[in-house]
Amino acid sequence: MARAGLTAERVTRAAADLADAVGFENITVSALARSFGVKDASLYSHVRNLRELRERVALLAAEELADRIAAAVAGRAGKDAMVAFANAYRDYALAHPGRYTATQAVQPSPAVLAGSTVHVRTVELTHAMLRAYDLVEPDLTDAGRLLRSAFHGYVTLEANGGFRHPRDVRRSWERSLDGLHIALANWPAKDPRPLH
Amino acid sequence: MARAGLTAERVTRAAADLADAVGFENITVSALARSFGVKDASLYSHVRNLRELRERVALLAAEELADRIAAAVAGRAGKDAMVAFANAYRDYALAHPGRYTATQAVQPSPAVLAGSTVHVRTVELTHAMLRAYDLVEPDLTDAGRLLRSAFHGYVTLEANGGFRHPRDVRRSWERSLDGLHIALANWPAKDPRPLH
DNA sequence: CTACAGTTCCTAGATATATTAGGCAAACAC
DNA sequence: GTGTTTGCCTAATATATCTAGGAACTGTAG
Repeated sequence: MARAGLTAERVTRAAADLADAVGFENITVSALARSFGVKDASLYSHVRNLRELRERVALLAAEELADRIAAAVAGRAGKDAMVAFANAYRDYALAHPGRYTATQAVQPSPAVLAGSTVHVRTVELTHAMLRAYDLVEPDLTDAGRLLRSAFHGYVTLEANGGFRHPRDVRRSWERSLDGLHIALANWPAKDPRPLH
Repeated sequence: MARAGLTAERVTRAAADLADAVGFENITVSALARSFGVKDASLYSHVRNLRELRERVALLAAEELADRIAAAVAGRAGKDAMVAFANAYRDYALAHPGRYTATQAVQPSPAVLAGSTVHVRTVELTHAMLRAYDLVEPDLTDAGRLLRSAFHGYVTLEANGGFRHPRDVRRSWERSLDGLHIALANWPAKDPRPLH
């Protein structure tokens, strides 16, 4: 019988596509094997187990997402950069729900973390996006965490049908970005006085 | 043989505890049956299937969370209410990771949605918290979505080890809430002029 | 107290999944 | 062409969900 020509790469990519189609938590070795027309056991020559497969998908997705963001923020600064970052993030998450879920659902093993630069890259991109807001540590980290939280939370809730109000979700998103910009541009001093 | 005294209630509560212990996605009918000392099949007299079990856990958790939030915001207004809401939210999510995940991972069936008031309650609580900021629709919905996103995103990332920088996570949280307050207190007009 | 009715829990079994061990044969190296 | 590597196979085990049908427990009415 002719060989299917599997490699760890192709298996990972197929798993990512499957995740986008049926949801990250529903990818199975069996379904993947079926899609290649091979037996389940055959995949174990290329991938240690399901856990590693998911980790690979997560890493692939994280790279792709970072690439999109890097392309989006290049040559932009201030609110422009922030909005570009945010939209690249959201567009990717909505276009690739399974891949995006992978980036969040899998916490990379220390080995993987050490062997890849994606996470460092992502932090650098975040800081680059924030540069024009003139924040210094620890405000930079705090603001970065707020932004990541807001982006992640928004796309997650949106993708899971968490926004049931008829208000257009895209407009809410734009307004939320306006709100975040306000927060960044007026980032509170360390000893905040009540504002009202 | 003496009966175990199962009910849908007790099974659901046990499933919620199990979820907090091992993670929502790792709850199984088998493990649950073991914890009661009964056979797997016995649980199917009380719960239709795994899907329904998860839905029940999600509903239980949503109620609990709404209760905590309601207690926290009672008698508070403005930033005070917002911070109390946020902290109740985060405390619950961190103390009950499995239950919290359930509230997000399960999108309730229309039947469940109709039979419960939790979701309406949650929206009402959110609007009540925002009352002092003097927002009108659609800004109210937009701001509410931003807050929910930020809260959800933050606790999810925190619980999944997404914040690896040494900066104290709790302080970042407090500063993020300060930032959100700034955004709410200065919610952008419909036709925002650039601020820099 | 007894018989009936409903419910709880059981045994047995079908199906799906992850994963390992060991084998045959295709692809490649020389 | 021979030999080695490697890709995919069969076979088997363990665990999961879920259904069908039976037995035993519990409460209720005579």
